[in-house]
Amino acid sequence: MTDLALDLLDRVGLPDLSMRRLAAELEVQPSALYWHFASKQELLAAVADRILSRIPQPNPGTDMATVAAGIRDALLAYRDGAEVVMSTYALRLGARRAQDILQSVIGDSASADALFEFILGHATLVQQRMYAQSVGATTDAAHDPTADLDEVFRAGIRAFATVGATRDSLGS
Amino acid sequence: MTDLALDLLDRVGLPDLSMRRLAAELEVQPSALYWHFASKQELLAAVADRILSRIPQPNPGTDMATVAAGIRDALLAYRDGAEVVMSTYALRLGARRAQDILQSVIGDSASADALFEFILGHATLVQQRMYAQSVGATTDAAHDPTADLDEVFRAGIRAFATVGATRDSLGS
DNA sequence: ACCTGAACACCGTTCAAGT
DNA sequence: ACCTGAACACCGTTCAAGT
Repeated sequence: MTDLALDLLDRVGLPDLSMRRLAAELEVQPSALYWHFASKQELLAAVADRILSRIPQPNPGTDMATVAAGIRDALLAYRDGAEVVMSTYALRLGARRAQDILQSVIGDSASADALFEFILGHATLVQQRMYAQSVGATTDAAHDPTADLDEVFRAGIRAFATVGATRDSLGS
Repeated sequence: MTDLALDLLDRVGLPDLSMRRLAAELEVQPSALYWHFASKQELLAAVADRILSRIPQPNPGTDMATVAAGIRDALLAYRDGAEVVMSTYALRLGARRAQDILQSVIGDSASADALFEFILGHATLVQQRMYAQSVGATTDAAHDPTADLDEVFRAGIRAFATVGATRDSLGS
């Protein structure tokens, strides 16, 4: 049932992922969902866990940039995935998989959290922009999004690479 | 009218800031709002601009950490302010005040954008956690939020300080 | 144990019609 | 120019009642 919810999220996006629509997909009354989940928020927390489970387990020696990209890619793998994870991360529901992995590759726990917040913010904006593009609600239609988006991500990673202690790959 | 919307946002939060409620506050029918704004999104963009206008103009010589803290404080000044700014930033509506100021203090534009995304992500999480706290929807009730929150913010700023080129204040 | 039916208190948005 | 009235197509959640 969380599988179908994740599937529906990917197809219609978070704004259209309603309890009523999910119920219709399951050919069940909306109220039936409340036997399985106490609230929509709890349902979304289960979906967030599924999304985070896609983060690859790094073998020892993997550098920070690769780990960070793995987390970002997991968030981007499903439509509006970053926003779902963000809202449940805020409520401290859901798995702490991403933070634990980041902390294992960065020493400091505050820095690991900060890096996760950057990845989360970045991925959320990327996905919201994808939606804006699809409905044509953007100011400059002449501008392509995904072009310099990755450059911004890499600039953020470059910044956090300096606190990574263990290995460095910073020129300039 | 955007003033009242900002006021209402601060009082009830984004989830309860509805067009109908705003209309009631103005003692007007909901449909009346659509003469002034084409959609709720457009109304929120106007609110976001008001929020961003609170960012202090830095005099030349102000270091990056101070500028970043000024932006964060502007986002935190009104309830759910960060989320409102985030959603309009994604749609490329609203002012680019924050990014412009950051770019003037950091050289690189990609790094400035990355830093803004970190601040936005961080501030959004902080505010969502405040709400979670207020309704008691958090997992560990024994844990105080705002304590190590600022430490995470400072860890992020420390990372970006290294790309700031102009001036540095990094020990460790 | 799991689901239905019906209700409660809401949403954003449109559009003819009024002043 | 600015607003009302009424409607359309939705929401999340609760709760007695059914099987």
